[in-house]
Amino acid sequence: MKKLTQTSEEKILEAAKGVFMKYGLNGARMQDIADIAGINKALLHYYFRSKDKLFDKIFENALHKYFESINVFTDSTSPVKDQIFKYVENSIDFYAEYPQITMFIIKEIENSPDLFHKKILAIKKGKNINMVDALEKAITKGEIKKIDTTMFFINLQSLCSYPFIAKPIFKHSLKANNKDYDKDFSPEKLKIAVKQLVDFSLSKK
Amino acid sequence: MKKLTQTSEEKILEAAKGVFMKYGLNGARMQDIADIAGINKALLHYYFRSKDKLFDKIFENALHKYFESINVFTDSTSPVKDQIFKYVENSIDFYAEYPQITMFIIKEIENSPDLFHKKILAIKKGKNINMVDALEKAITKGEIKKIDTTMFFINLQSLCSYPFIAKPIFKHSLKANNKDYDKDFSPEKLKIAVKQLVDFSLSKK
DNA sequence: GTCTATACGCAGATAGAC
DNA sequence: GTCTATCTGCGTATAGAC
Repeated sequence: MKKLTQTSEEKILEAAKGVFMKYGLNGARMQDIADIAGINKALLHYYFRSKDKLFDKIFENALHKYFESINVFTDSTSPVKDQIFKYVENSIDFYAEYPQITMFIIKEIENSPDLFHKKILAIKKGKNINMVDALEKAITKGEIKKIDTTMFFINLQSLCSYPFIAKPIFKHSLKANNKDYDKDFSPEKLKIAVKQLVDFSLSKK
Repeated sequence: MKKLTQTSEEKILEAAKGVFMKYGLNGARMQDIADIAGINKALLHYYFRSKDKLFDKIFENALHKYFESINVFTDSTSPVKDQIFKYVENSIDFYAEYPQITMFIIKEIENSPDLFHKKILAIKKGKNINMVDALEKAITKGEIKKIDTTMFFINLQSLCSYPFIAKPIFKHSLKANNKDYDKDFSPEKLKIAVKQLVDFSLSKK
């Protein structure tokens, strides 16, 4: 899948993605990115002008992918539970590739909530129908149990996102039980477990 | 509850806790801590020598509190489900006070896993019995459903910890539905929701 | 103990040769 | 486009007066 000859720009983007994902905006070092890309520090600035601009590029790419993957509430004919299942699968796949994206977003929102809001709008272009709306419609129709949609949304997000963020913690604390995170945990197992909880939460008795 | 006259050292610790919790180790600025504490930057170094040392103090205090609060698997006579309920309540209370602790721990582990491991051992002093062990014992006794204990542990942790980490995200995305995180979410509501999921996950059929 | 002034180093950014 | 050398600013840390 990976091209044999990458341009410097591509090498930088790939390296930057890795370093930013690992250390965050503040923790990342331009020197590290340059080293991994196998080019000079000055070249980073030649292509992207500043650290912030480079970060933005990575970030925007990731957000595009993300909103693409969770845009699953469009078909109003299929059962909402199936749509949620799809949402679970897609977002877990996404988080497996971008484990740090959540932390990025949090930092971005804290730095400048208005700017972030604008970015999101530009990416979504109004095409996304969101989960809470879809759930409330389904409740009105009597399709699912009458639940607290906000709480459901928060819990679902927690289940899908946190295991990737907190991998180091889990690795560490599972070791005390002679368990191995990489062996005992997999995105596929997580999908099954989460879908089971979703099913319990939405199904009418 | 707060003392009327705090020593400079106490003022620094309180300010540092806030700033570190908000910005993390890298993002935090000694100047900010000094400003909030209402003292001079040089005093920080007078009392704590370096930024890292100051951070360690805050961190260790928090970890002590944490392990104290989740040390609930000691009484082997009470049902494990009740112990888990207690665990849920205590850790949610803790995360409400230290929303950033999880990110701290992740960074610490990544920086130096061995050092972190030593710190933890010193704090726990072996007195903690952990959740996974307690669960597996309960399964053997036939007290609860036969579950994947690792997955259960990860999911429970996700549900309790993530809502506090991701507060900015939830605030932002709930606004699209004219919902207000601070109104719709509360630690108490979370406790109830999580305990319900625990009950479902552990109860035999 | 607390301050002001200053040293020092690191990391981001630029100049300029090739 | 790519490099080496250099500048600059910021943030931690120290010296030294009071």
